[in-house]
Amino acid sequence: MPKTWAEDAQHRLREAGYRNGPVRIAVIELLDAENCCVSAADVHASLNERVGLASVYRVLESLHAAGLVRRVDVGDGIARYEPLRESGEHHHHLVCTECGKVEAFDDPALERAIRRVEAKSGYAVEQHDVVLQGACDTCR
Amino acid sequence: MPKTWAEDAQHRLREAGYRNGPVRIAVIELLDAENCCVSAADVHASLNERVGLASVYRVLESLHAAGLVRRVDVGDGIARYEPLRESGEHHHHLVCTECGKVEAFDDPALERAIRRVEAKSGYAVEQHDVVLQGACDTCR
DNA sequence: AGCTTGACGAGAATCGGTATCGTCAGCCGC
DNA sequence: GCGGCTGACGATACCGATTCTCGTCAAGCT
Repeated sequence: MPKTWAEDAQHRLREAGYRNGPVRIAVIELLDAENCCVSAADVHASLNERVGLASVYRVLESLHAAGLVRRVDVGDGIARYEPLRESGEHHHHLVCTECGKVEAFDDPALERAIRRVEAKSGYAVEQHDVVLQGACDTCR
Repeated sequence: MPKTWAEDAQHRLREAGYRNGPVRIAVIELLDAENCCVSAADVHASLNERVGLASVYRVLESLHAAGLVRRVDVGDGIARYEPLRESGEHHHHLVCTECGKVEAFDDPALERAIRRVEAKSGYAVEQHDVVLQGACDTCR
């Protein structure tokens, strides 16, 4: 791949009329380095809290509006974001009910089953999420 | 079935050391009459706001702790609850991104696929949720 | 009847997230 | 290069959902 997701994201946001300020670039780099979901608070902490929390939310919101990130909610009331890469592959999440850890998994058969449900639903489905909750192997 | 879910819930909560006060009974009856998910605010409104909102949350929390209800979060920041009936059947949710409507669906093939993923996960999975988001047929 | 303990309601507190506002800097045309 | 427009930024106020605290009350054991 010629371009990283970070470069692509900066480019597409610029085309959408946004300017790339230091906070935006930093957030994008951070997301690109992460493979699974991160919360706004995570980003804020990773940036050493030297940036305004509102700016972090703004950047994540603009990325979401541009379709560059996926918003994931695993049920704990905290929104998390993860980059939507060109490849189109995506994953779902296992949440430990004991320690709160979030892990990723993917499964082609599950995707096919969901695809079929989507087709039958009558909805123009844009996104689907599967969340499994339970005790992880270290917690039980 | 000899017992309704409401009777069973009251019985099991009593066994768990809770007492059945008027609010608890009212909330349980309300949930039993509902087939899909309701939020704490819905319950509060349905009870004519004559009860404390905190009491509604307390009852829902105790029902959840006893494994009598399922907590559903479709990503809008509002927790919803629905009764977990003996039969074991359950459904998942379609959320309209335009009007916020929540519908239920179920699909045996999807359940089987999830069951397989759970078995492979290494987690003691207690609950799984599938949420599809998109525009419903009336909104597009 | 007395005591313990949970249930209840009211309101304060918390927490994630959003909106507002004043300021600053990049980039445009001149 | 100089305004001026516009978006970026940080601080802070705000909002809505949920949880906590506390005083009071009543159920049910003894």
